[in-house]
Amino acid sequence: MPPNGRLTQRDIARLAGVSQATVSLVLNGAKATAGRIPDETRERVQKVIRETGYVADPIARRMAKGLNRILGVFTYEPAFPNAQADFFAPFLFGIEEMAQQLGYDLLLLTGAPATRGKRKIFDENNRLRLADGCVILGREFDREELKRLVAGDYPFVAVGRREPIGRAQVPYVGADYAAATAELVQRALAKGHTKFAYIGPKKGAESSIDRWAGFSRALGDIKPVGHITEVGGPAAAMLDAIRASGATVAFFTEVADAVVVEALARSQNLSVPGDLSIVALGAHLRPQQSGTRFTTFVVPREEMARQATLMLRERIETNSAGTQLLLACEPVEGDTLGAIPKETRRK
Amino acid sequence: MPPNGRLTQRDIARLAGVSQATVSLVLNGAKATAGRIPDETRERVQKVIRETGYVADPIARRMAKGLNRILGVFTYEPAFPNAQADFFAPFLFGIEEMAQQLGYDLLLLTGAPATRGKRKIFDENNRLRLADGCVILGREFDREELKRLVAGDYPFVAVGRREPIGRAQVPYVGADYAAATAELVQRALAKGHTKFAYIGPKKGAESSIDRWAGFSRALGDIKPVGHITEVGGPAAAMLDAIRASGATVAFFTEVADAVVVEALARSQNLSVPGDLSIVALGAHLRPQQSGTRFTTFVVPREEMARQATLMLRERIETNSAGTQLLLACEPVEGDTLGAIPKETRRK
DNA sequence: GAGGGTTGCTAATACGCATTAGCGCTAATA
DNA sequence: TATTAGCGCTAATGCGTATTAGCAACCCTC
Repeated sequence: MPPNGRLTQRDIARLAGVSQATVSLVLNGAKATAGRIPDETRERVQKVIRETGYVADPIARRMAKGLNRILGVFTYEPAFPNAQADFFAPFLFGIEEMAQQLGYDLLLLTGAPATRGKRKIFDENNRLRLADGCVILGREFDREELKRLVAGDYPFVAVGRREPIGRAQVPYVGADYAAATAELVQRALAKGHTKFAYIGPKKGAESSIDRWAGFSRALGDIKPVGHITEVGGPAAAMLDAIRASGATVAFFTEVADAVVVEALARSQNLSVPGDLSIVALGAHLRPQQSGTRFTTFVVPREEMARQATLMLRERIETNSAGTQLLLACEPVEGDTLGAIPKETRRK
Repeated sequence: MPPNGRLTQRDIARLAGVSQATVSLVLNGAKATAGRIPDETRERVQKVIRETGYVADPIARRMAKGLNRILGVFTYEPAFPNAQADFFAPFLFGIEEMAQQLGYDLLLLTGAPATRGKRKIFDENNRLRLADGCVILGREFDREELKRLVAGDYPFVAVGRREPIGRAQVPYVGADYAAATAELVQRALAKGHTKFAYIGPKKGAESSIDRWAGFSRALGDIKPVGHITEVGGPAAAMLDAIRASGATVAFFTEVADAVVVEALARSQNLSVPGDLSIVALGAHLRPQQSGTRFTTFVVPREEMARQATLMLRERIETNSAGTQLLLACEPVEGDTLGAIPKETRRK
């Protein structure tokens, strides 16, 4: 027994007057094939189990059988800090829901001490193996770790598209940022816009790459008039740059940026979308956080998480390799994409 | 070997020409006391480990050591849905942070499907015991379940003060609502208020009891002029009742109520705190959610969670009983508690 | 060159569970 | 009555590691 007097099957066996093996057999359902236990004995054992509240030690279980019906959740960033809460919560919710449905428990792999800010999957005692498999969350993945994961045989599924490692595909469930972004660009084009600004990186995380890809693909020959690659900068600088570029519509990869720029614009008596249209590429924050209903698209976070959990189950139980799945993002009409301003039209 | 041919210490031992025990000894640092391994052998073993990329199986490791290093987190209400997110997130964050620091993983026991509304700790297969111990969250606890928990020897710690069960104390880390509430009453008294309204229950959860206790204790002989025990009602009804009572200051146990009443008051051209002072007993929502900075106190949720986790660790590792800990709540000056209105003063 | 100490390693065991071979028993069959 | 067949259960084993007792060899010391 671990420090305290945790019950073991031996204890249950003694109390029920049977052997440890019998307890195990009773616990693991009716294997009609092997040693059959008559209902009377079975009931006697179960009574003791009920009275004592005994539960098999998951560690020992996994040790013996190799599986313990526990799914791990690894997050590169802490899962619950306020700043990230809005980001991770829907994923956790989706995972929790599906895990429950599938009869798995959830283990949050927090144990790994963060080295230099980022968490490591492979710490000296890789705790990953505590769970039968693992869902991995995070805006940006460590390529080296991903490489080791893909090379190994531990079942995992990433949430968010991931580039292949060499010729090896990474199992993931992602959101189709490219298509969703392209769709919003189409709508802007349809409203007559030709001067586009883009506020967000072209490179880096896959989600950044995809948004930019969708953006530039949909623009075709049109070149954006302005591009700010740094996000999270001061609102004034962003707004000035956008105005200076002559853009009539600004695409923000970060909703937070869109929020502050929109607020600043209004405070300067600029109308949105009268004088400037704003498009946010993916809704992160809750609608009520900002009074404005941005033109954007909804990232189906919960559904991504559910599908990822499902795929993980598949990998675990059938020892399959997993696939690559992109879910569509629903466009949101919003109030911030309008016709191009009159003075621009007059030109 | 877990599913396939993972390396074991035996493999390493064979490759290095030593015994499994030696490999284990090398891995677990230099215990000068026990069998000392000369540098030459040590190096030989470590070379093989480096070359093969061997990592000790954490399962077997925990198995041998007898500790799972898993902490359970049980929430009476679902943790992730948006409605509760603001309430639980700080707790979860605090727990996660401390768990990481202590080297524990987190098992989320959020999954148990609610039977008849409330979650049960002791469902038929109580998964609680999967973890070495458990932190319990929730506004209101089931007394029966608490009784069983206290009677048993399973290590747990509640977040939030809990009344003793009979003569048995419940281990908890709570917030000192009574003192914080009393402090705010003192401040109102200091500003000349004598007509108090209280919007919130006097009974029920410990947190309700404590707030009311602090409120009435600080008032001394003064009797509140108005008391609404139901929370979450329509704003108009609450505001009307408060005005009708002649109260100059209203204490709300629910910030949400304070928010809607304050908004309604302003829309009726009532000044807050010019015509009516408002005090919220505990900040739940994020500051930016409402434009108004309420006079209130901050419930140190994260710190409560951290301390609870710490106490739980203590209980688990030293087999101790746990204690009762109340943390102070920092008062927030805010803008909604002012001098009493002129017409009242004139009377 | 025998007694005692140290060094360097290993055999054995425990951890809690799942699983399998097989034992003792009764009832049916030859 | 001897033989078989099935039932109800248990002893034994393995999973991969940590840990401890202890063995063999070597070095001193007198």
